[in-house]
Amino acid sequence: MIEKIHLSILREIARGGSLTAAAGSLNLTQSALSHTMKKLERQCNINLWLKDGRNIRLTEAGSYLLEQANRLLPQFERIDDTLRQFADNEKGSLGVGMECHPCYQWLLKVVQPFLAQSPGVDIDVKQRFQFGGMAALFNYDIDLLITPDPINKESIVFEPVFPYELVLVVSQHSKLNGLSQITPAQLSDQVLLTYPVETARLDIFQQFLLPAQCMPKLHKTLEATDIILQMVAANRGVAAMPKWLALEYANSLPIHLIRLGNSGIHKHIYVGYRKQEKLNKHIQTFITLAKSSGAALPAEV
Amino acid sequence: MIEKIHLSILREIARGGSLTAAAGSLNLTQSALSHTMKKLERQCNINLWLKDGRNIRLTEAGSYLLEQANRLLPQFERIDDTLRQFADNEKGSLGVGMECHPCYQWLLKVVQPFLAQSPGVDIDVKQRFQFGGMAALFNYDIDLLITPDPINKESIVFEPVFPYELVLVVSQHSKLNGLSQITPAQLSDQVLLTYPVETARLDIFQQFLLPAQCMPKLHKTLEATDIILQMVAANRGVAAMPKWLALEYANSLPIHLIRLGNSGIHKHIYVGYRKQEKLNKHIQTFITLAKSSGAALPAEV
DNA sequence: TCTCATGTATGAGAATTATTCATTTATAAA
DNA sequence: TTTATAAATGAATAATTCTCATACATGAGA
Repeated sequence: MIEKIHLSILREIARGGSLTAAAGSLNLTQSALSHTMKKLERQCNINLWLKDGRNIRLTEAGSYLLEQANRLLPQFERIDDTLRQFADNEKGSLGVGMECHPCYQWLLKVVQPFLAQSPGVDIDVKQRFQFGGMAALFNYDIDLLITPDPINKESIVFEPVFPYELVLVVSQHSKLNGLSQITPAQLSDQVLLTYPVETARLDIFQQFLLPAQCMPKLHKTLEATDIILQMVAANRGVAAMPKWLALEYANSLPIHLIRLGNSGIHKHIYVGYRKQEKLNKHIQTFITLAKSSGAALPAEV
Repeated sequence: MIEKIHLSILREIARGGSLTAAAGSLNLTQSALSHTMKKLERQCNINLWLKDGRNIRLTEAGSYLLEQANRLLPQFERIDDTLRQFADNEKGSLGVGMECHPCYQWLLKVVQPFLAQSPGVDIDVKQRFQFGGMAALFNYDIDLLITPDPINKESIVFEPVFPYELVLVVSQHSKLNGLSQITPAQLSDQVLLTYPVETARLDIFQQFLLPAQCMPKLHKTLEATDIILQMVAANRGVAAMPKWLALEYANSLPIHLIRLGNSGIHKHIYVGYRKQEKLNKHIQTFITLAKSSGAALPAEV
């Protein structure tokens, strides 16, 4: 069976013109190469070269093998290089899972500096999970889970990345415009716009409406943050979202932000990862960037 | 440095799901594989897999290497196959050189059965040589030389392949039509058509005209046999060529064949090859086919 | 929670393979 | 011829790979 060494020897013979020269560049003796190749010739029952005077003339089989050597050996060399990159932690990929709809825009602010800082590392973002984000993390479908709702589990670590306040966004043409805070009952005649996830995962329901046993007049769901805010601006409904996110649009759209209840709903974004990967350089880099990203977000109008 | 064995082990792990299974299919022990891979991991300072319970979970570097294994190993297997074909003499190529213009049509009759008999062997025909056919044979530009004029040389063997008679071809409208033989002097008022090679290599000159110190009225050269014979048929000149070749056209063109001199000019086609390749199966196959091809040629009108 | 079964890691010694050294053979050049 | 250069080869040695025995880790089942 052909081995890498056979290809290497053949390539060096072609480069140097003789076995002796090849032996020099491979740091072996002429004898070693001769033995190695003769053994192959015996095993395969072929001649790779004929002696033409004191030179070597490749046979057809030999020329064929040389071609293959020139094709395959560079590939091995590339593999060695790439492996070195893995060793230096310059190479890799990070699967990021998102269980937090509005966080997408924030994620972009983290991904950008990450990619700049780690040129060899690719980031892949997943937003849909058959069995939920935790399962995806567990099954190695993703390496990081971004969520506002961490679940306490032995083998998964969650780190809070930044705090935010959930606020109500209304149109400046709404009768609610100008309010500084709001009660659940005041939403009873409003159309509530949310992302299309189960109510159980919407804090506006869990922490605000349901405890007060209130419901909005209508509940509509929309995929895109931009569209939700366009709808709000057009006074077609109200929406609850992170304050920092609403603030990003506050200058360009006629919207007004209102605190939910007396003291507001305060949450954290968490990043979760498998405990055993605590030392993974890419994961820690990501988390560091994520934490510092909070400072870059708009704080007030 | 990555070796083939590392790729093989990784591929078998992926196939069998465990080191132990891989060891089985590679006819080695689990211990051997573990040692081999650990050594690579130490050399490269990478982890290729992590133990996940009692299973193996490839790291990114490991997955990368597995991809490469699935890509490269089949190529090695193809090389092994091809080498086996070379060993079985099923694979190769034969460079055939031609120093005999009219032989081209005969060559086709040999090449066809050869290609059918040796499906893995390619034939390449060359007709122009910078330093002559012998030099080409010597320099391994070709493996076989087909010529009517063998040169006695130590390292080249020539074998006669079939005998032929050189005849004069004239138009049925020529005043020479009907003659059964001809003298050199009778060509003095004729236009002689030949292939464009030096007169020294034209037997009609060397063996017929020059010994009698005669010359044709005019000497014109043409590349193609078909055109020469069309010209002859139109009574625009006469030509000397192998009798068997002229006979191939005798039914379709108004031509007449005349013996040169009393007893005719008798020649042989020779096939030459390098002495050291006496045992080359393809060369011997070719020569056998060449010899038997003589029988298939037209003998008389 | 304690076996039992299964799978990987590892050290030491055995087995195998690769490499070198010393020669031989062949050939081109001086 | 002689000399120099290059490949092939046999025997001895060096290096490596592989196996054996065993430790370690984990999941399943009593």
